Amino acid sequence: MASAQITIAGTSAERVYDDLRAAIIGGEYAPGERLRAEALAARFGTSRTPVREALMLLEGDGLVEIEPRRGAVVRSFDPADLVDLYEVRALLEARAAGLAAARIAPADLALLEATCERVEGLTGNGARTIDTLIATNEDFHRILIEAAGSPRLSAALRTVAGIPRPFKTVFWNDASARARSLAAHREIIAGLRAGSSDRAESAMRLHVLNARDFLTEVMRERD
Amino acid sequence: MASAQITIAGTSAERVYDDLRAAIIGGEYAPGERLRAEALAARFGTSRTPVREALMLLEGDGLVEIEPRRGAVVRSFDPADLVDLYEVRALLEARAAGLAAARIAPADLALLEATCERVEGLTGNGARTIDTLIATNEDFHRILIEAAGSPRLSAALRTVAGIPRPFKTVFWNDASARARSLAAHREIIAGLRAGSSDRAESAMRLHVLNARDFLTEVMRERD
DNA sequence: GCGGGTCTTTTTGCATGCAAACGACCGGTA
DNA sequence: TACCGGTCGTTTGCATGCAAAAAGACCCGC
Repeated sequence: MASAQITIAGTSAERVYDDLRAAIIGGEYAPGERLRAEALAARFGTSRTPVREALMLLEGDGLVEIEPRRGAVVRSFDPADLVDLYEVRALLEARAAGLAAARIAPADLALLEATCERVEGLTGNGARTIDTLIATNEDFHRILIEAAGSPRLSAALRTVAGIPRPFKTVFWNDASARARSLAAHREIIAGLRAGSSDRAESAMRLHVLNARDFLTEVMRERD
Repeated sequence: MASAQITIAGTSAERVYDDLRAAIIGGEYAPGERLRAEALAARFGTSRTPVREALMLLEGDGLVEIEPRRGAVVRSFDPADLVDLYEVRALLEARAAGLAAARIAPADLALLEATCERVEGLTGNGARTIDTLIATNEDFHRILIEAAGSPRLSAALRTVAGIPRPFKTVFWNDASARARSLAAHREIIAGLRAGSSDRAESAMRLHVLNARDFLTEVMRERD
């Protein structure tokens, strides 16, 4: 069964890493915004040293860009990069689903089903609902990735894990996107339960590529 | 055309990162060996701060393990982990080859061919020859990955990039493995030149999975 | 009003001091 | 002998000082 979390927040740098990562993904810092070490240190009640370390880790996650002697900025996601990101994610998560189909524990399968039921219970459009939808969706993907049992795949996925919240918000605000996402999750679960790697893999690939297309479409309309 | 190197070694931490990475991959530090910050700082003529940063980056690359308050050790590669690593690499590099087939520049194609010719010219079994073989092989894969034109794919591959030198040495000491590797590279190049994504992708997957099987076999014999 | 150059301010990157945690060692006890 | 608790040296992790570089403010000439 997949464990809930790996890090027990041992060092201060890890805590800053987790919190800052959440803040960036949560949209608290806008893409392109400068991240000054001193200000972050004050915010997190620590000094610049752990902040620097957290920023370097976030650079590895593709959430922050660091230029020597010029500091760190929140990474901007242009359409081409988002497409690139989602295609790599499709590749890796599809594999994860395929691996998981062969070995997932019943307990994890139940957890995945629980996420679907939680999503079904959410019908509103309030900020609180969107928050829960985003969190539950992340639960689904995290549980599945861990169920794949491939540490290297998990590590590779960390490089394409996070995109800023505004992108997710438009997605989860769209009723049809929401419905299709739920259906896709159910399809993936069906593949997993049947032990069919092909089916789980294909369903996941389709699911992620649909998200890619949705975002592409949204960004095209914005121009 | 793919550029030779990304980093211009701006900060001290990056220099330590590059050099220490090379030292670990080069087998200078044995798996399981402890990496004390002070000693490394002395070696690289700097202080512990940039060393710490480099170690955290190397942890992201899967070359080093850091336990809070207990320090860093060179990561050990057990058979299961090597298989995991190579399978993720197969997935990612196969995709890279497929992407490259559709867009590689003639200049890069020429560079790839040049690596094959260099390998063909090497017939001995001396340490110097092995060094060149390893370096040339890495050139081939690096050029191809950059030719794929997917920054996110490159980033993901960094998490499965390095394995310690001893593993590579046994591979390149084996004449038949060497010959098959060269043939595989030529096959991949043929796919690229034909603009056939399928062919390049399949050839690359086969190539990487063959390496996986070779190493698996070697390790099985050792027990 | 605008561009170029200089000076000030801010911010980064590195070195180092220091407290706390870890582990090795050692003596005592069952 | 095997095991347990205390002590000490070592090493980590964080805070901070400082030099150097970048960003920004300012002024001047045009």
